[in-house]
Amino acid sequence: MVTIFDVEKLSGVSKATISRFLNGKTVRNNNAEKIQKAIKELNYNINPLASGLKSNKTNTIGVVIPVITDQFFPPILRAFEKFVSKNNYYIILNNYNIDEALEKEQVRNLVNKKVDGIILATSSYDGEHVKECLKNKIPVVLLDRLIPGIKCDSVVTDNYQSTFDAISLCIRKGHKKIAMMRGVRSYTDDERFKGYRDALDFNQLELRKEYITVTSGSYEQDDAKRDFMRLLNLKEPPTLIFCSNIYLSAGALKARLEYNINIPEEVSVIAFDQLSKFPNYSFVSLIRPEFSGICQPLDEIGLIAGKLMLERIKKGMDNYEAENIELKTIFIMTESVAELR
Amino acid sequence: MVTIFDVEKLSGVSKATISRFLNGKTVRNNNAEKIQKAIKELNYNINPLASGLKSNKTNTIGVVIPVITDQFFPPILRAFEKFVSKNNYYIILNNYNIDEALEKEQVRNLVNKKVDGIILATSSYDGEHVKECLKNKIPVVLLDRLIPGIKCDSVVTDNYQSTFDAISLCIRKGHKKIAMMRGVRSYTDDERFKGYRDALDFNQLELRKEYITVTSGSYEQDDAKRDFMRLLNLKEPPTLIFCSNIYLSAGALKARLEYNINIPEEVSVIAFDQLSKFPNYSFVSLIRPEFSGICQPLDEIGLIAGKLMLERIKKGMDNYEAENIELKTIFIMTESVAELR
DNA sequence: CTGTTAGCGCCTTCAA
DNA sequence: TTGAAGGCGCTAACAG
Repeated sequence: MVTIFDVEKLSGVSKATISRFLNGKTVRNNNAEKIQKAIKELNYNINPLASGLKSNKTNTIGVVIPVITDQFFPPILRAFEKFVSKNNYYIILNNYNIDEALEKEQVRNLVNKKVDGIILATSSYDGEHVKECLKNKIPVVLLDRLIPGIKCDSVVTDNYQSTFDAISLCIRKGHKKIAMMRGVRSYTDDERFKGYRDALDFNQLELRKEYITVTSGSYEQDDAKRDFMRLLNLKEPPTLIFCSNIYLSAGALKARLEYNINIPEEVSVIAFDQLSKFPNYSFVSLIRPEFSGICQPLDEIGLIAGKLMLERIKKGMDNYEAENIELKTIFIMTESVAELR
Repeated sequence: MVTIFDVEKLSGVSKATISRFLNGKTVRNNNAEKIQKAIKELNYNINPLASGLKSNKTNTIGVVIPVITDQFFPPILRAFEKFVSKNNYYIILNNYNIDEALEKEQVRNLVNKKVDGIILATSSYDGEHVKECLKNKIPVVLLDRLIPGIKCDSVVTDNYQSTFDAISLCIRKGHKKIAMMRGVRSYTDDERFKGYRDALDFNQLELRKEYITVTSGSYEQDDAKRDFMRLLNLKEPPTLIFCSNIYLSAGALKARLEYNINIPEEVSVIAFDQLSKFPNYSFVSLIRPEFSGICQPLDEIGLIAGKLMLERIKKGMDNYEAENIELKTIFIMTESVAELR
């Protein structure tokens, strides 16, 4: 292996000066030339292990997410990686497969691994692991989901307002009996529920218990399909169903397929996460009907998370004041919502 | 930061012995106890930077893939990560967005970063970067695509035989006019073409130039849609179209949707990469018709790649003999292929 | 702006 | 089996 010592010998410039040069500090011109020449000749590269040992920096960011095999995180990840790699950072990827204990273990391991920061899409309501990081001066950026009571940098979308607006729009189209299919308990699901509840309330509509389903414990299409059908089979079925996440949308689509439900003739549907806009879901745009729904700006989430992280690393963790960024969504209206007047 | 020196002080055992203990060597029983106690009390963790500096190992594997936002790599990645992380390895993820120059740069950067190995799904026909790694004794496992003339560990599926068999099956169903939609030039596309060509040849069917389209330069649905329609509009159109990859399948589906093509009444379709089996594509199983097609065992690819990599790291790179693993696919027949007799 | 020097935390001889 | 000592490659303080 070729080390800085070899460069020293070949260039005749001292290690210290070489190190300065490598780290972008000013060096006498002819020294810079000598160094560059030697580096090229030897094909020298800085040893990140050695420099990291001194500086306690690894130029590495840990990314901890629930699942990589969905439609949501890959685009975010791509944008994030693109940005940080341009700035000479690497990402260590960890999937915890929606296993809270594993999530915490992975975060702790990354700390031990000396990453310079952690991007976390948590499934936990208990932020002990996050607190630990912050105490150890390791920046964390929460992605997509906040943790109540934890002050930490974050990038999320405006789940509450998006839902409030979407539901309100449907109400203006004449819908009064609006159901919500909720998913596994999570920060995002909670926020969306609040938006739904408050939109009804604001428009003086009653929130009916039987109009709320909770498809929990799994992300199975079939559970969601069943819940969808249960809503339709109520004595007084809803005229519109709001699917709180894409797994529920899939269930609704499956129900439609199996039971030949006409949308929007028999029931209107809107969804959080409108599918056709997912870059890796070019296929999904081929599904009919396309649900009206809320689009999250995935690329932007990834990019902003990257910027926030690198800024935080640069600024350091003293005088920490959490920065919470909330991005806007857009609503796409398709033929899946009937006009009721 | 708590170091091995602190453990030494607290336990009264020397650093050397502690280090041995940490690395699984035998240590006198009561020393082991003292060490363990001190470690727990101090919450000590080995500093991977320092130990790496000595051992030149980082317990890190670089993963270089074309795109993370498709349906193919995420499941592979998940299986890979699951296996290697259980063995205390981390993965550094790199997307090169189908940019060959970037691919090479990423591989080189990972080498400089001192990863212990690299998993590479290449888009290149020129394996200089791979050769460099091997020369530097850094193991590489090629994923999904081989590079002609490069002897390197690999995990691929049997593109040639799978295609040969699938086409043969269709021929047995009475199809004689069989078209192939090819994609961007790649190892996999080449292999699939050979399988197609040889299946025709073996069954004494003529390979017709006008039955082969190449949708290249991009992965656009609309290009593929156009090519699909071009085939249908031939004077003597094919009775069956083989889509060589999923982007082409998407184009075919789009054509069907826009032009109201009846499948298989007007034309039969089969595809490489049958969609419904992609774990992140639960949605896609909702698309009708489902194309008959070839399923690659994605989880297995990831797992085997992980095993191969860790074995190689363990064995070291002396007496290197490349191990090439070829996994079997399965063919799923749906209603998208008509019986012609 | 430069070179000398002393570690960063760990592992690994070596002699005991 | 153990402890003392040196060094992995780099950076940062210091004196010039």
